[in-house]
Amino acid sequence: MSIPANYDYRKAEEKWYQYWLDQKVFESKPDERKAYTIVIPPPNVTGVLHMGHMLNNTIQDVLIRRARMQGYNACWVPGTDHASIATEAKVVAKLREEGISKDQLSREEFLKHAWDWTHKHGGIILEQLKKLGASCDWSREAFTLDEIRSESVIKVFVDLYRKGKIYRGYRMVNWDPEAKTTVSDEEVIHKEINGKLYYVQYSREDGEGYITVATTRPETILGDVAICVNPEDERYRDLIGKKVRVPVANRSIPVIADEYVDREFGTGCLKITPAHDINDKAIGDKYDLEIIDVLNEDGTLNEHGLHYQGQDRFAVRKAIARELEEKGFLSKVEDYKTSVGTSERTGAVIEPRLSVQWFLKMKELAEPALKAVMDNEVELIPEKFKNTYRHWMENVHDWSISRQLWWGHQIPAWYYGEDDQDFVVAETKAEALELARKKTAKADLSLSDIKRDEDVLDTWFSSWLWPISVFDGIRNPDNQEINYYYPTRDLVTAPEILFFWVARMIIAGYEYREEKPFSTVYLTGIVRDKLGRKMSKSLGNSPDPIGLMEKYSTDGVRVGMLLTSPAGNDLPFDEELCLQGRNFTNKIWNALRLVKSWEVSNEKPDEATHSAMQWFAEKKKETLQAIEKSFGQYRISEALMITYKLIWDDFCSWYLEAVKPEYGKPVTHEAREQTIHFFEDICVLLHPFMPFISEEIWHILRERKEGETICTVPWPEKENFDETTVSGFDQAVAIVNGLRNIRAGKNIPKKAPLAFYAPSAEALPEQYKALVMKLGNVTEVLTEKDDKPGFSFLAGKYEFFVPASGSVDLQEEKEKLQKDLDYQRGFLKSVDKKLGNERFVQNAPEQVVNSERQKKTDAEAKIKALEERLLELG
RNA sequence: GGGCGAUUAGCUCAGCUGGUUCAGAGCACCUGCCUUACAAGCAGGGGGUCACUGGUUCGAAUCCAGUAUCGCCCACCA
Repeated sequence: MSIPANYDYRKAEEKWYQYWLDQKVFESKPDERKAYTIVIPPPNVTGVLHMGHMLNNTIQDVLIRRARMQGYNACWVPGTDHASIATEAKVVAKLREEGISKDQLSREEFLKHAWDWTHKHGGIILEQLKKLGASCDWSREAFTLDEIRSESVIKVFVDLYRKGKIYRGYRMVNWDPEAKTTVSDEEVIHKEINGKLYYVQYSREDGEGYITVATTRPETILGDVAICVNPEDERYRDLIGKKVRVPVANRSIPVIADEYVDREFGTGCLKITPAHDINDKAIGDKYDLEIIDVLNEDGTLNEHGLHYQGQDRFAVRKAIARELEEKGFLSKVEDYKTSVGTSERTGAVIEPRLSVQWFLKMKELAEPALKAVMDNEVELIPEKFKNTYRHWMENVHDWSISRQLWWGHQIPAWYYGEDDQDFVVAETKAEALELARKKTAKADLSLSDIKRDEDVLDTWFSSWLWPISVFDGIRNPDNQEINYYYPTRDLVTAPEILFFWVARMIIAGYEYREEKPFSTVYLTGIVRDKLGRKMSKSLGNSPDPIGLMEKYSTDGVRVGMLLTSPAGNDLPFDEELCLQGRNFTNKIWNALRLVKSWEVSNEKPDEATHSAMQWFAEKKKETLQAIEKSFGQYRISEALMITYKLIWDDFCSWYLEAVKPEYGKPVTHEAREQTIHFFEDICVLLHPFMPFISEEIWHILRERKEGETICTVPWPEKENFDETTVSGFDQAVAIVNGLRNIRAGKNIPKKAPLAFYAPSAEALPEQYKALVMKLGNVTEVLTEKDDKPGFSFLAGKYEFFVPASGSVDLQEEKEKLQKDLDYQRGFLKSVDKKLGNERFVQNAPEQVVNSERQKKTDAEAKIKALEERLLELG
């Protein structure tokens, strides 16, 4: 059978993915087998595949494909996230392009646009995952905003509210002026920036001059309500209780004293702006100060901003500094490094802002989730993240869960009166009405008197339920699916969302299932470019994953992604890696071409072939043990590398070379059958990493029935292997390499026959004698060493000898022998030194001492042999 | 400011609870080869005071302390 010279991966990938879908290979239903479940970290519904997804989903696919072959009922659940703030921002931007402002639209109109957008762009990323070979059960696709998930979220909100875990509070929150919503503490990214420290003078009303205050945000002067000094501070003691005037605003404010103020920092005077700083708010509350909020929700100044009203806060910062300077209130300006919070989603500088929001009490909820990770009930890989996790969970803050957006799950709080405390929490409006009637004792309340809370919930408030809600385990906690598939096995995600998502899923798991959501969390690294920069759209340094797959084949890219990515380490991505992956597919393909080109005879295999077959059978078992060990530790790139070497080095370079007949000659039937078996076994081991080429080759190797697939071929069981067979082959390899070196060094052509002398029977295992002769192209193994000049080489612990034909320059050979001799003598000396050390002999374990003694004997024997050789050569 | 982790070949990383002259892998690099599966390949080769300084020990890449550099997480100093 003739095989095309090149592997047509495009065709194969399309063909096999469709085949797998047709055969429903990835679909899972509860049965008597054990479940192995992975839920996908749902990508943003309108997102596109990036390199991070490639890495993360390749790893999940490797794990789930292997599990499927191991006989588990493997189920990988796909889905998408509505990504409240990100998607809403995209829709707003798109509408703006069309000249529509969000403010002009009603909630219903806006949501219609958002759903249109979702239907148009949603699911692109899932199609891309199919191209990657992801073996998800597509019949289970879930969306965080679909009916089941939405009802689950509402149910959980109501439940937590009734348990007293959710409350409504007037608090300082992080305000994103661009998205015009609050965001949680975790969504604020602190960045160090070069700012300025402005020294502003406030004039004393008693006419005694000025008091100077340092601030980084002069625009907030307009919201100042007091100046605060440390009560112990001599410099300002006489000022306490006096009044000063706020520059520009020209208001009168008091000077108060509190220990919070650091005397060493700035001038030792702190201006108090309770509306715009959390510490100032605390002090304001303590002394019952007024609150002056100077900002609008979009970050411009409001009526308290006086003549700056309507201008953006940063423009005002500059303008007000100028005005202060002109009026002589600015004593100096210093460069100052400060840290500002920015929005994770929009990048806008976060403004602390007072507002009414919904919060979830976290402290108690976090306890079982903390314990689970500390006890390794949920295992984090790599383990170092346990520390970070603990630190966060021990200092967890209440979770601000309301967002001033429309795209998301609307909060099920219903207002029935004028006061904003007149509300009830209920799953439906009808239920709310009933509750409100009871609460108010007003039987005439009607549906039209009830208004739902405008806000939606934080996106993570739906994704934290994901491992449960994908199986409808919130609405129907006792259904067959959730009982069968939960808890899931592995969660593969990025460390960046350890708190956003992973920690909260663990919390939800214990709260709603009284059980962990998954056993293992595999944290991937960040995909970076060669310069170490994070790959991002804005930098334009991210290759297009689809383009890469077109260029290097999907299997090639998967291998490229996996080759250098131990868990938790960043992955410096380089296309070279994909090239290595593609070269590997080519290597395998060519091995297939060789095997399929063989003609068959009915003779018995020769001895070399026979021993190679015996060896490879054992080698495979040995390698499988190593692969299992690596998988057991989730060292996936290591498992791949071991497989890679088994195929390239052991199978192609040694096994096939040993079995390969001379050109034009047939191979024996038995050898061909055995080789095909080996090849099939290799395909099985390779399949989790390279699903497409392994399936393609597996089908070419033998006729398969319709419906058969490598996806469900049983993964081999671990077996003991015969160590003598393996170590004997290693010795044979050492001899062949020694012979090849001599050929290369002495310019003896590869095809020229060669004889060599083996010093003893152990030096050349009988089993492999024929194999060494074949691969070394040896005509004769001498048993008698003649005294003709020649060359020696070392294989294992034995010295071999190749007689030279004709006259040769022995100088080089002598030098080499001398070098060997020096080395052995040095080695002996170090061993002697150790053995001569009484404390070593006394303290070291006997085993170690004995091995040193053995080394001494070996070294002495080698030295003797080398000395003899040198003597012979004169 | 607090915490965590890292530092081994040009690059990415292995090296478990100290013990072979222990320093290893893949890629990259260099030198030969267009040898009838594969130049996307084959055969060979070079390359590291294991960040630095001390300590513990018969023995340290490995354990301890300190220093330096880098990274990550947390944090309300104007």
